[in-house]
Amino acid sequence: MIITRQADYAIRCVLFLASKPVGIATMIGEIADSMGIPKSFLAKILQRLSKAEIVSSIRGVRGGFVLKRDVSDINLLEVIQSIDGPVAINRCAIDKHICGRSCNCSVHPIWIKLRALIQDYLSAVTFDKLVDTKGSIGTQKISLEGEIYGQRLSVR
Amino acid sequence: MIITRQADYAIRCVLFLASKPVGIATMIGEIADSMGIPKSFLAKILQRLSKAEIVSSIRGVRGGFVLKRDVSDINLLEVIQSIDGPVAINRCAIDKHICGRSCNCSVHPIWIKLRALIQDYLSAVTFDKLVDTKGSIGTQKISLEGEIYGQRLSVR
DNA sequence: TGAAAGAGGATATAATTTGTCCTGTTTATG
DNA sequence: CATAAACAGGACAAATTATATCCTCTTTCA
Repeated sequence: MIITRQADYAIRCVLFLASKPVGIATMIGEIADSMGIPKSFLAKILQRLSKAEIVSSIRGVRGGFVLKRDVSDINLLEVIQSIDGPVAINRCAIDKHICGRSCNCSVHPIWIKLRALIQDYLSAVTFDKLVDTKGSIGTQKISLEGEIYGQRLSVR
Repeated sequence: MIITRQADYAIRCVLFLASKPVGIATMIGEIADSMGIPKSFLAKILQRLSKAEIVSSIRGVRGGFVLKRDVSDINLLEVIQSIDGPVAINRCAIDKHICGRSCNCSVHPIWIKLRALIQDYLSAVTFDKLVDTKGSIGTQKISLEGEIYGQRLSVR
């Protein structure tokens, strides 16, 4: 599982904030209630999004969260990585030293390439491609995105 | 993490059996010792590989395991899936019902496509491309394989 | 018939993920 | 300036998953 539930929450959270008027801070409670995420769990997630400079936090009375950047400048990969750390296929794709056999393991290059493949795909999906498509799965916008890698990659 | 340690063991195990002369059964103990895998854990893994018809088991005295098919007819995806079940990016990519929001979730198609991408990549890697490359990471054979998806996917 | 070898269920251990709680800090506002 | 609202962050608890072990059963060769 590449994407944990935490990362999934984070993505929905960014999506939710993206739907709010610019400049208006939204409180944790409101996001949590709307998206069905445990409030104190979401607080942790927002802390990480904040450290990754994806959202800005406003403390004190009338505080909350806002997106720190334009939706077109936030992509799925960074949101996921801000929560889960490096996206990985397996341990040795991140750190060679974990697997002592890496240096003479013929499978290792496969993991490296697959990882790059996934990262490229996810980093190409910016949030402007995700907002405003409610109820319309498989819009041209998204389909186009999928075609980066050609027809073979269509959904089976 | 797409690939668990179990699946990693399974891959090495297939690789090990591929290096053995055809028709000679290898005992669990020998594989386990050679590859540094706990013996009784490996037994479970081999059971699954056997159910997936990737290896054949021979019971009784002088029993053991042999590959059931030619290495060119075994690919990474099926070995991984025989152990870990369906390769997944997240839960909703496997089962829509897990995530109630799927039907109006704009991210869902992304997971579906990424999953297909990964499956296509892994199923294209057959074991004939993995054997006989010891100590030569990045042979032309493997590099070629990676180029299915073009230059952008080179290792970063 | 006995020993070698895999089959498979039950159970234990460890790691990770998910979630909660509590105290501290910041800040608008009366 | 006091207070209440809101986030920050550490510690901890619960649940889930992954890893590993053990024991008994069945198969099969010699």
